[in-house]
Amino acid sequence: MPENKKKVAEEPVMAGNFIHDIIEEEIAEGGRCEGKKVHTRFPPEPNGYLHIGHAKAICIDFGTAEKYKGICNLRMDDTNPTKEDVEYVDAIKEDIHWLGFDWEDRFYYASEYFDDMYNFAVELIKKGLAYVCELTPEQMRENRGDLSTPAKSPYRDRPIEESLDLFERMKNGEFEDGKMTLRAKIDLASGNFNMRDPVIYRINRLKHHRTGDKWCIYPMYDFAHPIEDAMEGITHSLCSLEFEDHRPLYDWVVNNTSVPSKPRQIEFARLGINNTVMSKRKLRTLVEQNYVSGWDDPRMPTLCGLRRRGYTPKSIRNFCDRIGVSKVNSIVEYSFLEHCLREDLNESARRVMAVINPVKLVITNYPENMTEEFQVENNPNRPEDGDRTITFSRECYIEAEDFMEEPIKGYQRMYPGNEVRLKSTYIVKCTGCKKDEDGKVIEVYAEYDPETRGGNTPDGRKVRGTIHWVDANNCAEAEVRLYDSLFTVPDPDTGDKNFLDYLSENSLKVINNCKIEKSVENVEAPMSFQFMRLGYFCVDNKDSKPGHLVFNRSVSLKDGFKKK
RNA sequence: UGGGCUAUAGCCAAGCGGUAAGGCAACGGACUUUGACUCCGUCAUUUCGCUGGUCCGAAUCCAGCUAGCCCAGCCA
Repeated sequence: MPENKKKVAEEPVMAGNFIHDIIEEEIAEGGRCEGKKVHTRFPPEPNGYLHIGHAKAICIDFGTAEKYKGICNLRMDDTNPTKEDVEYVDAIKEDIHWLGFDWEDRFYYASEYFDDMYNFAVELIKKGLAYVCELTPEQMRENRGDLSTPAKSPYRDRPIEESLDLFERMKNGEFEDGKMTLRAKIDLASGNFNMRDPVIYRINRLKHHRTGDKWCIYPMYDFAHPIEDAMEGITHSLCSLEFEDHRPLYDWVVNNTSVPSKPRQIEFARLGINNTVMSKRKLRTLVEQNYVSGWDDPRMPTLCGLRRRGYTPKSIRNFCDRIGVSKVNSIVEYSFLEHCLREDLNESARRVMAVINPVKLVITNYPENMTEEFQVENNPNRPEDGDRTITFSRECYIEAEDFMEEPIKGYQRMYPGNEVRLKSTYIVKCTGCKKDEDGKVIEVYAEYDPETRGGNTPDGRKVRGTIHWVDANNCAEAEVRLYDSLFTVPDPDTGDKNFLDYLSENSLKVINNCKIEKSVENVEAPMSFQFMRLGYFCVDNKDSKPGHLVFNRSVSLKDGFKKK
């Protein structure tokens, strides 16, 4: 019995990274963290489903808090009602809980702070740091300047009283959508466009999924986010790299309003994985144009898709912890994710025999009406998972690929004259096959050696090949869905072509009439198995039911057979 | 062209002035009743994007280049 000492990390603990270095420095200096806990937040906008890239952020946000015995909030960043919807809120919560993280009672909406934000905006106006602007969006663009020309803003010297009055009337709905904005007065000549008097409030008459029609003005992200963080006492506001340019503005808001705390924004690189796309827009396209069956299609990198594919929370967490956190734009290989899944499932998944591409094997010297029972272990890695009973009789199914009339070099499975072990039962010697008029093998013949019951060889002879099989007289049928990469190239985002041009024709193969051990005929999702010698498969959480089993291949087993 | 950021192996990634961790992938081999797992080994030394400099000593410090990513939404 091989010893499988290597274990999957039970409680993923984040490795150190540059963010933790910063936090530890702060703790050592007794600054930001003095007297309070590290407090982070995960702030998704409820306008779509979470994907593996969000999982990285979630692991960083919750994981960092956990590492320093702090806390992490969940906050819906719902400052723009044009794109947001309640339907996503529950899905987001479900995915985060599924990953195993908990925000306890700290679930918030950015919209809860709309009153505060309004008051802080008034404060800025009173300080002469914000003004009402009447430029149209087009004019705003024309006046923004360019890389070497400063912006122009004809309304920036509007008297404070006037802005105060206008802003209040904006709030009261006296102006039509888009007619006016509130702008922060910062620096029209800044090389950082975010500082060229950014808009911090716009008029938008839309029903908000939380506040209804109470507001017709909504704060912009750059103004709202630092306030949200500060209101919640967030110490470290972790976000992705594209917000680096926004940090000066974030700090400006924190420093120029009387918010109750001063959070610090730190940016890290978002996750890229090859052979897939990660942007919400592209994922939406795949769904809406029916290239996939939905957000939870097992080929999607969404968390609901990965879940349906059979990915476990532990595998995703381990993956996120191992890829590290840095500021380098990087694309992680998909094989790394697969490795993390195999590692987890190798420990936990029960073994079962299934034949995906069956061909009948007849044991010609086995009595016609006899059936034998064998006890087989559920998981060699976990004796505590016990045994199950399988049956064996004269006819069974084996994988068509496990027979070759004329074997290739190194082939150690079934071929005329060769002995193989039918896993857990007997050594059989292949005697030939029957073919149809097209030359396709329709039956394979073999003779068993009664002395080898259990698959043992009392005489000590070596039998190299061991193949899986299913009793033809006692098995269940199943539909099996084999998945492959959605795209044919590692980076479908690159090049002049549209990412859709790289869609693979072979990303889904549905195989019916697969034969599987009777023992699984009543399984229900979520449940994963190792189909011995084939891979890890899970029960499809939507389409599988007793009587019509559907399995998704989560990931294949590594194949060490060097052909040729 | 202005601003911001980044550069260590095929892919991630440690490294923080004392002589290049680890993981994935790959490739050998051992073991094997899963060609899996596990185990052992190989895999950056004219080397840390390039070129100079400082230093007894540089991936680490300095200077100058080069390449890539992000920014001109009333999106987040």
